Amino acid sequence: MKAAPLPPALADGVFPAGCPSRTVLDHVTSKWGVLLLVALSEGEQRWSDLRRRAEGISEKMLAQTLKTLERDGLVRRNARPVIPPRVDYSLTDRGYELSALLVPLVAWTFENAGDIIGGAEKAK
Amino acid sequence: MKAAPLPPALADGVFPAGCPSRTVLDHVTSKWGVLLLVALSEGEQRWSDLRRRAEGISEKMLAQTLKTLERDGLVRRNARPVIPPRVDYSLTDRGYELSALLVPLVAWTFENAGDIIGGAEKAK
DNA sequence: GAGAGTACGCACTTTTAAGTAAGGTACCCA
DNA sequence: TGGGTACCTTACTTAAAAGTGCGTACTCTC
Repeated sequence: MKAAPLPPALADGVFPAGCPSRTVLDHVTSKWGVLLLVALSEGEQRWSDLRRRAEGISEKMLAQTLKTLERDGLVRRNARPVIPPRVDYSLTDRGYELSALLVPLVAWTFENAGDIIGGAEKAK
Repeated sequence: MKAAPLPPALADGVFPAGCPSRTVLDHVTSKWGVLLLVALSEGEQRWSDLRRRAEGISEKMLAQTLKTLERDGLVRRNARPVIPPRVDYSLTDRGYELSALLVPLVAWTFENAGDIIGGAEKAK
């Protein structure tokens, strides 16, 4: 079995240390970051929806993660001046690009997690 | 722009809390996990190669991360009884599957990181 | 014979992410 | 008057991730 193709940017196979991509990768692959991005891939959703879908998230982490993703230009926040408050979150174009890559990853994880954790399976 | 397709497993849009996939996702999306898996997607490599390629990793984290990935059946360890010691690491079949999903993600991050971090760009 | 390379394990400390708990607003309903 | 809802913020604490430094056993080079 041979190698998957690496992009030209890292063709030398070295992942530079100071590089901004490290930061972005940390934001994106954070515990709740992945889940929220994938959840939002289905379309605009409000605070309380996200809270339900990312089961177990605290309000603090929800706010914090959303804020980070918004700063990174991946998530758009739309607060409407109505009572009771209503805030809709959605992905930006860039966020959609990202989520398209994250969804298969999360799906794969879902499908293989049982084997991986429970499994006394051989690595052949 | 409409939603990316979500797999049947999470069609309800809820990511259950106790689920083993959370654990696997944490392993895989850990700071060094991603980098090592992508590095190994190019084929078998030894300890010192990986140390070089995942720039900035400490020996402790290299050992620890590799051990976790090995336990998860994603990485295969091949220690040869020679002097000086030589240990080769490679991906299992399952690991290859995963890396095929991670490579585009990392590539995307590389290409967009500059805009995201440096950028005063609008989220349109 | 002094020093460097190889692939670690172990103990300790620091840093960071995440969790917990509480409060705040501005309304609406009973 | 007193909840209840929706969307947060702040302060404090804990748990997990990551970093630091040292030791090992052997061998090959200078």
